[in-house]
Amino acid sequence: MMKRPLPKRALLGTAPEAARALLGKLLVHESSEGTVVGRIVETEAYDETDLASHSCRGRTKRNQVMFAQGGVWYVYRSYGLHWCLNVVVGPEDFGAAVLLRAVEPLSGQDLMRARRGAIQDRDLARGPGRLCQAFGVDARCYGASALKSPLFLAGPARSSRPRVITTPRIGISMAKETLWRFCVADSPYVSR
DNA sequence: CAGAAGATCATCT
DNA sequence: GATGATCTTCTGT
Repeated sequence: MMKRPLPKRALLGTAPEAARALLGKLLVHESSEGTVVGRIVETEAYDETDLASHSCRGRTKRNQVMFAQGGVWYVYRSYGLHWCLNVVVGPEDFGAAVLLRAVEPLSGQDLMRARRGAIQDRDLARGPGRLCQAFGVDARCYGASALKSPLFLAGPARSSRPRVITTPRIGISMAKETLWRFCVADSPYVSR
């Protein structure tokens, strides 16, 4: 499969811009266990103006990498059990990131299944916690480059311009009508 | 220092 | 639709 590196400029805009731009792109992890590839079909935008973002109250030990310039991974543990994978976006000192919520498995399904259990392709990486399990993502990825490291983003083999659906956040941010979730329309691999 | 909440998921009814 | 697993971070005293 042909893989173009993702241009860094795709990660230097706002979180909603980056979240939309990442749909249809590839997530690749090359590890000693093998290589897995997926097409990103669902993302979520966060930044420090958003009360639901980890960066909304300044830097902490956990979120410090969110304040780096776009292009590195922010990994955190969710509910004490799952890992969640984010791409840091935007300029340095502005805490913003895009959560990768679901990918369509393209390659390495056997390895994903070995990590996830014997389940159908649709469920291998549908949801942020499952995605990390299928891709072997954990705290070791924290702060690593999202463009040049074993875990990286790439352009699709064939230019794709997926139809995108955006969902406003319910609750707090709805007042300012922030766009929140982005997914590829009609993909059976979105988390819901 | 105690307590609550949380960018989730699998399992059960 | 409800519940429990499990742990880091933040808040209040």
